[in-house]
Amino acid sequence: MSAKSKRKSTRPSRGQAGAGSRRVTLAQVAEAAGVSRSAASFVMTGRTDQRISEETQARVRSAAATLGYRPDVTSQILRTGQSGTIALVSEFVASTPYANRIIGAALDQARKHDTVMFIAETLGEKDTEERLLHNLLDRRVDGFVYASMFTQNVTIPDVLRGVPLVLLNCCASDDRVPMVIPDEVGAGRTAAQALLRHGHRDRIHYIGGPTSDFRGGPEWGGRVGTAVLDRLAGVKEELAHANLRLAGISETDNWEPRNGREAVANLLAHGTRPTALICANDRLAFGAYQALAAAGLRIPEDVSIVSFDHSDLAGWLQPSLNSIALPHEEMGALAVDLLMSEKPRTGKHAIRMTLHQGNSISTPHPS
Amino acid sequence: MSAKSKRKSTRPSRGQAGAGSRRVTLAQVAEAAGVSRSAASFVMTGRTDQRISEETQARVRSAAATLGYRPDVTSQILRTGQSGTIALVSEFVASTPYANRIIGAALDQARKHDTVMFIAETLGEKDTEERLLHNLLDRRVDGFVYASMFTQNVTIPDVLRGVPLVLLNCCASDDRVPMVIPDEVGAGRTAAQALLRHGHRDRIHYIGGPTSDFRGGPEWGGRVGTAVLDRLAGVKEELAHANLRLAGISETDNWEPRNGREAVANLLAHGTRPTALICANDRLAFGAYQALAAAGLRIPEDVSIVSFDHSDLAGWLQPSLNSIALPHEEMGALAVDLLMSEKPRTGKHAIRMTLHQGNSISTPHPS
DNA sequence: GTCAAGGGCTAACCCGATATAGCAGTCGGG
DNA sequence: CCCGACTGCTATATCGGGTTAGCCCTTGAC
Repeated sequence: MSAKSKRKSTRPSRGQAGAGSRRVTLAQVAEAAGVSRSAASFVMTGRTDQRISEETQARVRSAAATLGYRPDVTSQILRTGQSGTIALVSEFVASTPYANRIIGAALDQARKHDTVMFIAETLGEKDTEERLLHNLLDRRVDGFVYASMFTQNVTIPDVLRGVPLVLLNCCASDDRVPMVIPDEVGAGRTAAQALLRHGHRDRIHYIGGPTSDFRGGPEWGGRVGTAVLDRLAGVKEELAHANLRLAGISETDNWEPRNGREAVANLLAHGTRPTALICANDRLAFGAYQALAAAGLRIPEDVSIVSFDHSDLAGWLQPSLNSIALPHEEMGALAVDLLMSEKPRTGKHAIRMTLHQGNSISTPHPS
Repeated sequence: MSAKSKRKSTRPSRGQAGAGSRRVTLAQVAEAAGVSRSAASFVMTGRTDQRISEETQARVRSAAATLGYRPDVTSQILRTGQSGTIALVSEFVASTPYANRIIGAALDQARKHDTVMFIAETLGEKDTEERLLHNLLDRRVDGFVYASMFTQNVTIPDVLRGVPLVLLNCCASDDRVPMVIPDEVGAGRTAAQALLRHGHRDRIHYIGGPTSDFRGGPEWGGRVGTAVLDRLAGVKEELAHANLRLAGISETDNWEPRNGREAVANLLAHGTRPTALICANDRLAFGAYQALAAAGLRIPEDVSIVSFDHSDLAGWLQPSLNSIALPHEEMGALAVDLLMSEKPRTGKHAIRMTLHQGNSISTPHPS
């Protein structure tokens, strides 16, 4: 009853209890219907170029139904070279709670295309990645979604040359590959707009730099994310458009609540009193909430906050946080669609990030 | 370059660019080494019962290496009936951020067993589930981990009869199936102990009943969770052991921050002043933090809090939350181990839930 | 009555591996 | 000198389907 059986001791299981036993084969269906295997195959695959009488077709189909016939996908793959299987390969998308709604949407979309999806995690290790990719190719996977936890530039592994491929939440220099990425610049503009609309002008602070590249901590392999730069660039653009600029940028090593807390506490300790904060993600915003509460400042009356990600956290906070959604579901679904699409739709597909209303923004009350 | 090709128009791809092309076959290796396919196969599979001279073995291996031979897993499966593949099937584990660290651990463990793992999500729909299971069986999956988002009783689908199976975070009446579940009763006792140790006695409140069955909202298919009952039962047991009992239980429809907030606000509004709260999960505890802050009460000086799950949230809160971990990683890994284990280890495997220290508990200050 | 066209099917091969039976050659013993 | 045992390998069947070539039979036209 174990899933593992040493290959050595395994004889092609016959009648043995287990996942592979007691399957009805096409030959049995053919025999029951009194036709040849070929005829049965024609009927089951619905080949129209082969002439089988309606009556025979009915006999075969009924035999298949009564016997509970299900074709063995393995042998179909062997013959056709097509597995009806795709794979989603990432470093941490499935195993961490940050971007994993991607998974649900991708699985769902794959199902709509009548395809099964493998999910593999490389943990950011190049050799693990190569082993996994090889293994999947050995199983005749039809195509790959190559996904990343956070938006970044990647190098496409050599093994994937010539294989149908879509990049998800990451970019490569090769423009013939379809890529799905969030429109971070647009999101930055949206964030700035939301504050400008309420009359915030020159005391808007940004939390969550750094202005230069963001490197993930050791757990993310120390790689460089691009979302950081783009969010900030969008904010600056929109402000510049109104002849304004950020009052300041608080660079943080990481994007956890602790970092937001410390950054805001620091601002306040130095006598800086922003009217609004733009936080690079909801966790930083959470930290900002904590620091402001500790200082006796109210949100949004004293300080307005807008943030990015629209994770569950945004709805948990009080007041609820205005946050610009990272459209993970949409991205996952589109990536699979692109992979299954007949005509290649190469290049970058930027997904719009939309602002989810909360109660963390109001007009500034000059103190 | 698309992953989808209509079967009708597909001829067995030869030399065509794509995932299945240009593979080196065993026959080519055999020819290059000047031996028969059989001999090459014996060498590659390392069969010791067949006699092949060291010299020939070396020739075959070197030929395989130079040609970059990789066995076609599909045909191996067809012949051996063993796919080296398992599947983790759940309703929402992979696609929601609550229990998905299970996935990472399971994938990791599968990899250690040199096995690839399919992940499938049924969204709680019985017909979707059946389609998925059939599809996976058609691919000769060696075994299944049948997992659930939250601990509950399930009925094992008929399709899985006779197939290697492990239940993860759920229980069935059939005792011949290995089941991995968290020790919720023990966790309840641990929670109570933590408070008793600090001298809390008769003003301990529990947030997050109900005392009867917990039914998930529509998004969880309205099914009954058992964790609820067990956590509470453990708490009561431990208190009873010290001749104490809960001062009260606040039943909540759901386990979100809002529910915790309202429950605690309600308590306080009615003049009830607990010295300690036991919250059924971290999100409820978060709500409790908010309600207590709004009432000007401090944690832990005025009210101590202990909770369950030890999600990231516990570390984000200030003061950090004492929370009893739901050992998702451990559970995912053990489930895969049990599935791959040679000798069946049937029945329930309760995983200990351990308290992670925070700063949310102190000795009660009588007011 | 003969032949071509087409309808309705079957035989045989193929995908790429594993598994089993058996065949040449060598060596040692009687 | 013959036989058996052993070594080292090959030929062939097999897994479960898909695909191609071609066979037989009927029909209709000439």
